[in-house]
Amino acid sequence: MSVSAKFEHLSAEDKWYSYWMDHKFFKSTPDERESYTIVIPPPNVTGVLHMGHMLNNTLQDVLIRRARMLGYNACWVPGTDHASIATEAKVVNKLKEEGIDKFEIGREAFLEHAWEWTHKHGGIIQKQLKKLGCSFDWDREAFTMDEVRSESVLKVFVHLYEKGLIYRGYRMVNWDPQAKTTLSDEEVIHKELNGKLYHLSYPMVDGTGSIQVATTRPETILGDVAICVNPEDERYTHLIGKKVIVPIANREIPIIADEYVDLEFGTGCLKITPAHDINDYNIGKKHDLEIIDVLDEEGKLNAHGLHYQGQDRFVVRKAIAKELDEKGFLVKAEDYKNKVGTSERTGAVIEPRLSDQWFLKMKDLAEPAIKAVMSDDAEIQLIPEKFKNTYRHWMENVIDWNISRQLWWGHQIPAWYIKGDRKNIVVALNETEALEKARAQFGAELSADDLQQEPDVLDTWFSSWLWPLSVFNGVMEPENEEINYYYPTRDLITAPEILFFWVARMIILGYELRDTKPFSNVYLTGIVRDKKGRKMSKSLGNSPDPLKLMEKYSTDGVRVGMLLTSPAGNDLPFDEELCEQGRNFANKVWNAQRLVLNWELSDIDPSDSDLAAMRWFAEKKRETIENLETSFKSYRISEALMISYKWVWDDFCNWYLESIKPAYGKPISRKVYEQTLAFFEEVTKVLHPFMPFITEEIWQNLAERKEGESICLSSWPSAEAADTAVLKQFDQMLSVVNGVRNVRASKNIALKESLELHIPQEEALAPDLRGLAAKLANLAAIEAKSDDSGLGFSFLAGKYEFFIPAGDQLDVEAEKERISKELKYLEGFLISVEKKLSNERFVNNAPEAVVANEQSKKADAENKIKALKESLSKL
RNA sequence: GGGCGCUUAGCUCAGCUGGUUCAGAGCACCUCGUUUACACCGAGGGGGUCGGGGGUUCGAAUCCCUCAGCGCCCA
Repeated sequence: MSVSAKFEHLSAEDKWYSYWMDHKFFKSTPDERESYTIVIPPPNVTGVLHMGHMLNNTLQDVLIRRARMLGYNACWVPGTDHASIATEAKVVNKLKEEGIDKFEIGREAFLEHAWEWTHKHGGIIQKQLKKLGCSFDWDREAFTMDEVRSESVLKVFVHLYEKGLIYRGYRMVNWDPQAKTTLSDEEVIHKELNGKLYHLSYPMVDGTGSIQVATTRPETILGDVAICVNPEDERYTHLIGKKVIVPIANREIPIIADEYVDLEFGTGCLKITPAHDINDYNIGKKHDLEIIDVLDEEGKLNAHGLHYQGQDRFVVRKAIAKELDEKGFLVKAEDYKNKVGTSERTGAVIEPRLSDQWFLKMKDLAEPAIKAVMSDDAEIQLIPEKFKNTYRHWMENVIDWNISRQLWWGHQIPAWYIKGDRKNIVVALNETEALEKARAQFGAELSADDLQQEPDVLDTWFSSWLWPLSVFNGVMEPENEEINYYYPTRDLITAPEILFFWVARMIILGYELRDTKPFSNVYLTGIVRDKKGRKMSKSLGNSPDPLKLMEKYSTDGVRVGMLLTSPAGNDLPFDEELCEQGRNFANKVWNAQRLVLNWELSDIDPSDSDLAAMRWFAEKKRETIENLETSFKSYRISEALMISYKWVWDDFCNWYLESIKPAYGKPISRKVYEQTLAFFEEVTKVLHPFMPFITEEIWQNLAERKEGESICLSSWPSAEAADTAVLKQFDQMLSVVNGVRNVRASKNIALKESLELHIPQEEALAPDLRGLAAKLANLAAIEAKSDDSGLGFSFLAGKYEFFIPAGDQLDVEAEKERISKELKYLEGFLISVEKKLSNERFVNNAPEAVVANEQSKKADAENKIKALKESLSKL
């Protein structure tokens, strides 16, 4: 069979992905086999594939493909989420460019635009995931805003509301003035920014001077309602209870005392602005102070801002500082670094803001989820384990979850206000049910017109947290066949950044709704970074285009590249060289195939060398499969890849194929050929989860395959114990070969020139491996001769001294020097071993095996020294 | 400020409960090699006193203390 010289990856990738799709190899339906389920962390529906997705989905594909080969009913569910804030922001921007204002066109029309956007930009990432070779069951694709998922979200909301876990609250929340919505604490990124600390002077009402206050936000003085000092602060105790005048606002406010105030910070006097700071809010509540909110939802000053009304907070900050300075209230302004919360999505500086929001009580819900991960017999494993601490810390200090967002794109909260009164609420799955409930509760005369639905939507994570349940319709129909079969899922592969956003909450909801974990293992990937250690991001423009990478290096090459250096939880400093390495590996495997498939066959019997090589490789395969088993079991995927890589490149290509390779122009024994094809097939299977395309292509080439057959459906090589004696003997042979090659390299003896080898005793090199050694090292003869008297080179392999007669070619002086050097090292080594053995405490305290080992080390060293001395004396 | 973690070859990382295989792997590097599957290759080689210091022990990359540097999470 002739195979093209290069693997044409572009055409092969299209060809095989279509073949897999046409035959629905990845489709899963419940049957008698054990299920192995993975649900995708749903990417943004309008998003495009980035390097993080590449890593994440490659890992999932490796696990699911292997599971499929291991005989599980493997099911990998694809899907996307609606990414409320991100998508809405994009649609708002697009409309703005067209001169359309969101609020002018209204909710309904806006949602039409949003859906249009979703349909236009959706579907891209799915195509890209196909390019990556992902073996999803595409018939199961789900979207957080499709019918089943939407209904499920509302049902969960109603369920939790009826349990009394959801409540409305007037609270201080993180307000994004740009997106005009609240954010959860997790969506706020704290950044250190350069600002100024303004020292302001507030005159005393009674004219007895003034008091100094330090603030980073002078524009909020218009919302000041008190000055607070520490009751222990002797500088100010005499002022407590007196009043001061707020500059510019000219309002009188009291001086109060509270131990919250830090004596060391600033002047020790804190201005209290309850509407704009969470701590101030708490102090205000405690001291029953008024609340003056000076900002509007866009971060501009409102009527309380007096002549600054309508201006942006940052503009006002500068302007008011100037005014304060001019009027003599500004004492000084010093440079100051402080941490400021910014929006993960829009980057805007977050404004603490009091508003009506919906909250979910988390404390009790978290309990089973803590146990599931932290207890000794934990049901859920985090990989790597180091994330357990982080998880526990968050879960034990969990605060109520603000689940409402002042947006339109998402699931509108299924709560209705009666006659516009925000105190009278019904919560129901739909308006009809809501009306029924309203009539029962608030009077039969009510009509649909009296009901007004809460305009806010739910946080996107409120739909993602039921993802493992909702993709199998397990919320609406908790006893359906699929949810019972596929749930709990097996592995979840995701980024540590969303451990709380998503992972913890899925665990919480799993126990709440089904009293069952949503998954058994959580594999937390690293973050893909550039060479400089920066996270790859669109804004930095430091991310390569994944599709271009796949085009250049082949999908298989890139997949291997991604996995080569990404142990769980460790960041991946991405370098294109990794993809190059992946591509080189693919090329190596491809060429091995060309070598094998181009051999001429003959019915001759296998040689002894062939038999020895075949015997060895069979055992090597067993050993490798066993090692892979261990690595996969502990989710050390990079390690599994490296084991496979070395097995294929070193053991299969460099040793096995070179061992059985017929001399140029000679045919190969049919029996050896057939065995080699069988080995090659195992090679393709082991590599298949990592490199699905090239392995399919080669697997199809290795034998006549019928339509509908695929390596995807083949079974993973079974794990059997390897015969270690065979492996050991072969290793000894390899080190002899290496020894000879070393002598050749250092003495400049060409490979073409055949050599003689003398072995010290029979067991130094197994007789049935001598033919192979001769082939691999180009030896004319191998003889057992212990008392060699001629001149030659010697080398150590294992614990034996081997000898290559060289006659007059030998550079006696150089050889003397080499041997002396080695002798010196060994004598030093022997002394250290003897020292150990003469140490009574060592002999008495160390385990017997350790002592015995030292003794055998001693004997070996003595033997070697003896052999070297003999060689030396001959020179 | 509170919590967690990391520091092993030029780079990225393995090294589980201290003792055969304990100083390793891949890449990079150096030397040699091309009519003979693959130069996206083959053969060979060099390279680290395991961040610094101290301690426990017969014995420490491994356990303890301490210092330094880095990272993450939370406030």
